[in-house]
Amino acid sequence: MADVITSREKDYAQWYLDIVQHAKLADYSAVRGCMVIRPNGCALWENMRRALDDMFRETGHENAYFPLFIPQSFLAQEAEHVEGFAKECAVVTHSRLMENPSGDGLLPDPDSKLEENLIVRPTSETIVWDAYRNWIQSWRDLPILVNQWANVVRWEMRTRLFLRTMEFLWQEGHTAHETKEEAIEETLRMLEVYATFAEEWMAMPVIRGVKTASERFAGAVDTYCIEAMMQDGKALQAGTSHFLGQNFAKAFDCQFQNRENRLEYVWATSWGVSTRLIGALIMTHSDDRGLILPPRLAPTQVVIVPIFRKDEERTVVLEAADRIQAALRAAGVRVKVDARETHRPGWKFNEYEVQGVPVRLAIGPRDVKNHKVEMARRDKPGKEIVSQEGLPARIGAELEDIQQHLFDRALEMREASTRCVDDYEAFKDTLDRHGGFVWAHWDGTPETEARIKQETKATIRCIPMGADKEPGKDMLTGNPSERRVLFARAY
RNA sequence: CGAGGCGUGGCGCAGUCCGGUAGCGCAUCUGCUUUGGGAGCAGAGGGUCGUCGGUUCAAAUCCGGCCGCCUCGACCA
Repeated sequence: MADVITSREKDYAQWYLDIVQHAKLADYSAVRGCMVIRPNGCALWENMRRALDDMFRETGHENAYFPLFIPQSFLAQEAEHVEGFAKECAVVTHSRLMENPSGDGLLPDPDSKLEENLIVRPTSETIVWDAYRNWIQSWRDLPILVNQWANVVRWEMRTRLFLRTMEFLWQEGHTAHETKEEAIEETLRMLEVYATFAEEWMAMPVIRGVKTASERFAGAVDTYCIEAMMQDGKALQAGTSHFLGQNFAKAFDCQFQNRENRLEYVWATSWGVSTRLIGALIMTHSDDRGLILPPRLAPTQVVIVPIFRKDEERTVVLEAADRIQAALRAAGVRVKVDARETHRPGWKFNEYEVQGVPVRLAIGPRDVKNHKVEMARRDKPGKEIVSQEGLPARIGAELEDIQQHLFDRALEMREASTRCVDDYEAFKDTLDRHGGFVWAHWDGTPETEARIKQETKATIRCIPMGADKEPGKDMLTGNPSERRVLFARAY
């Protein structure tokens, strides 16, 4: 074995980094905290993007593009927003470089200092709402349902490939509405889109909920989220949808004439998911051998590895491989034949396991003669000899089964790591011994929340949606609580 | 910003404690045998040891400064 992936048991964080690098998803770059997304990672992101983009379209959204640069003064216009993002902004101050007069290298030319600094967008609410002011006059101009695919920069102290990088790719939806009700409806609709995507495409079960005030997006009235559990029992926020109220409309003076002929501020939402989802995908499904991809998102769903020695074998084997590939492709399967003679079959088997290809077919002279093919599933050990007859239907069924199996397995893992606790000592003990999700009562105050976070490192991931109220007592203060909330240590 | 670690052929590392002029694996090249789970054997090429300075007959190794990156923590999607 050439490259060995650290086992999860030995060092989970290292395992994660090994997967990212050995599966050739991403690499470190010359810039601290920024990553190179390699073709494997990019193909995965493109598949996610395609699926999400279709869902956005189906719910009536259009894509647009706003500038990378935002005037510094824009950020200051919404008080909470600036508070949240000012500490992590990349700032552009000059437009030119010159040779350093006192040595080698370059310097920003002092004469090129910008009249107003520009910040590299950490998120686009401000520049979007500055534009919306010009787009919206009357209730007839609403709603505006816009999404953009973009990169953003947040100057993070500490980074981790895909989970937290200084620059990341994401989509951000920004919508404008006539009424509060409509905006809230949109916020929840998009949360549901994210949840559906996570569960049906990523095979990653999520909990839908609303954030507490302290975890809320800077400038939002309410932040809804989907929370997933990783294999190490830590929570990962996988997507957020914000009801922004009229905060940004007020900050950017965006009013419209309503149906009663009165001026009113526009109601807003924003929502986003990022390349962080790739990190979530890895930590939900993969194993000690490498990446495991759900078939619906896998760039390559089936790889065919031909096996031969002699020239005459090569001819018949490759012919059979190509024929199978054509049949699968006609059935809509993303399939490739790896006929490279620079690598041997065993090498390829390992390579595709590390890269997470859901199904591998191997075909040699023996199989050609018997009209069979050897099939191996990435999500299960072992392999099976199957007939070439009816192969496309069989593979289609296997891919669906893998997708379902991954979801079931992830859900089972999550349920096994989810506990109800009523007593604070038991709460701490549960977190230390098992991690995972803990349902517990909270009195609703930021003080209690902060104290629990400080003492246990656990945060309230969300107040769940759709769960029945269950009166109880806060585990710390004993004050009354309406329902249990979801606690976990998080990424 | 705090704590730790690392910087040595393209990649991954040993050598540093105890100073003596650089080694291993992978990759590359050549030849033969191989090809159904990361091929084997034989041979070959490739490094001013992050950087600047100091000690010494002699520094990858000891001392000091600087730079960079990674991991863990505080902050965060």
